[in-house]
Amino acid sequence: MATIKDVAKLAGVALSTASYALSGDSRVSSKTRSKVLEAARQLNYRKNGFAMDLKRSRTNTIALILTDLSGPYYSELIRSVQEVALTNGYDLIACSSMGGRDSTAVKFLREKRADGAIILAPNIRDEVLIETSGPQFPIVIMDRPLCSEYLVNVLVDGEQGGYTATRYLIENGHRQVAYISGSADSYDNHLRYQGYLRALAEAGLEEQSKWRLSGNFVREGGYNATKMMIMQGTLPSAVFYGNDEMAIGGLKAFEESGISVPNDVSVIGYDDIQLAEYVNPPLTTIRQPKSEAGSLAAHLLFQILSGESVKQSYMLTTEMMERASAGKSKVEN
Amino acid sequence: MATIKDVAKLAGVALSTASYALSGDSRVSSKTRSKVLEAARQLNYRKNGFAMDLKRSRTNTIALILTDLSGPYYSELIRSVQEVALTNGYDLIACSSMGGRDSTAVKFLREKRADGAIILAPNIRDEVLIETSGPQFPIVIMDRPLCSEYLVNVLVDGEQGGYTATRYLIENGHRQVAYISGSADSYDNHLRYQGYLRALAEAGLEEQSKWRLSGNFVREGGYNATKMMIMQGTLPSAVFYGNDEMAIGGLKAFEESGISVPNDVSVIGYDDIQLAEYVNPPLTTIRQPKSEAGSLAAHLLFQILSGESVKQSYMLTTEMMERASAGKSKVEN
DNA sequence: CTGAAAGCGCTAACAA
DNA sequence: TTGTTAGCGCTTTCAG
Repeated sequence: MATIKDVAKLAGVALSTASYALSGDSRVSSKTRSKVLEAARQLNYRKNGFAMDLKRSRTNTIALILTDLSGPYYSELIRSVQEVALTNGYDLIACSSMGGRDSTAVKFLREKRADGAIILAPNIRDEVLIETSGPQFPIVIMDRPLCSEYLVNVLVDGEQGGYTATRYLIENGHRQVAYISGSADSYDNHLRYQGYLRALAEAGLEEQSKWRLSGNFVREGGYNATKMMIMQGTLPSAVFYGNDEMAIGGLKAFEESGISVPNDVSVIGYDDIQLAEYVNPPLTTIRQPKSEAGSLAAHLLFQILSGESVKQSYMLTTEMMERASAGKSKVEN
Repeated sequence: MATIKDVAKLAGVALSTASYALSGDSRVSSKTRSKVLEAARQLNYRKNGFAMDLKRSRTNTIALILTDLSGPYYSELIRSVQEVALTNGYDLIACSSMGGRDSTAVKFLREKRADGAIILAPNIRDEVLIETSGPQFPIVIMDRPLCSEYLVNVLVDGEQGGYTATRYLIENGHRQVAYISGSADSYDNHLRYQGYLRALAEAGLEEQSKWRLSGNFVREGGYNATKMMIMQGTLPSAVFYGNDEMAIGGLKAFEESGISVPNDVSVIGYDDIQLAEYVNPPLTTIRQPKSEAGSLAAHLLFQILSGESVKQSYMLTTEMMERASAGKSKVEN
């Protein structure tokens, strides 16, 4: 691999001149510049990214840390982050936090292989985040509330969302509302569940343990939990699934058992994934402002990077998407 | 940020000793080692990744280049690549090729910020791939056939898949088979279409231009193309969609128009995305061996990296997933 | 076992 | 405008 030294030699100029010419500095004469460029072309010279990073101690890259590179992605969110990064002339790379303490993600953070990071990976420990963040390495956290000097929070109000969903069901006359929960250790799940409880309490309803099943946030889990509920004999009049994936699994289980949604039971999901409007019946759900959140997160990062000061925490709210899977309760109350 | 120099000074040893101790070299006494480790702890020392990369000119990372970080992902494929990378003790990072010649991906390739790459990004030009690949930087290409010394191909036989799908329809009595194509410049689309044509020709059927519409590989496109077909007045007896996304859009269009699938028209997709079995009716489709392909690609990369020689090109075959969206033709032939 | 010293390839202050 | 030079932080000979 040719180095800048070779280029300088071939072009017959000094190392620094070659460097300047190559990076388009205006103080080299255009004649010299073209000589250098030509030499570079001849040698098929490519600058070594690491040497540059080392020297400048800036990478012009931000990292997006995800639990699992293979999704299920918050694709809208990622898209908006990507757009903002591109607009600001930064590169965006994604890495996974799978693999525990030796994960690529943790290494990335510790070794500061980017100028900042956006975190969407609940399995990265708080301490790692607090330790690695700093004035030269701001971090935006989107998956938990966590405050520290160089950490900024961008969250979506899940408690509010859970409340809204449950409230909607109650207002439609449902008094038996099941909750199919996501992973027990998930902060998001916790929030949605709290919202559910609040709506229940407000309506003077009691939570029934038989109507709280776990689906682990996956389709299969929602399917199994629903099957189990069906086998139990009595059905609630409505079920609030902790996310759309589970709700879709639930829809399938109901269909297989000849139970009509929303005639026999109302279903509401959470997330408004793309798929939600395509399933049968189209899924009523809670939409999270994903693009807004992603774009806000990225903007914040760049603001911090450019020395502006920002609020420590931002909370966005959800929106109800009324479709066909939830209707009025048929039972007398 | 503390450097290894500071650590050495605090521990009262030479720079190199600190380096050895930190990287677990066996020639430092355990007493010295713990002294160094303690100093590092006190200073909250983190090694600088770039300096290491620069010195060793190896990153222990492979790059996965995707058209768009926000998917639609080949998540199974990515998952298997991820697993193999992890097993081999390598890090995997993903980056997007959005942004043309200045995309993060192209920069990554040119500046060799990884030890090798897997490409799933048709918008990266052949020349870039050929230029950047080399003995120290093998590339596995999964989105087009492209051969060169340090390029390896892992492809799925799309022509065969297109042929199989169409053939299946024809064997079920359909003689009017429409093809909803993906992006015109997509190599995958081209292949599937060729397979479609071959099956048609073999059955003595002619392609009809009114039954070849474009849906650009997206759901919305499939929906629109189908609407257009419906508006045309006469319907084909079956339609082969270039991918599942478009097929799902098509299903929605048929449903909205009160056209029953598969009673009035048979539908077949391509890809077998997760969603395929959840839509209504469950989608008959062509499954690509994504996990196998991903895992093969990653293995190949590591084999090349460790100096073994491999074949230049691998071709995997598809599999038919019979579900409910395609049935026997109702019309007399 | 330890320490001094030579770079990896590049940028940027400084000098000419 | 161009050239000289001093590192960025680390690994790794090579002598002690």
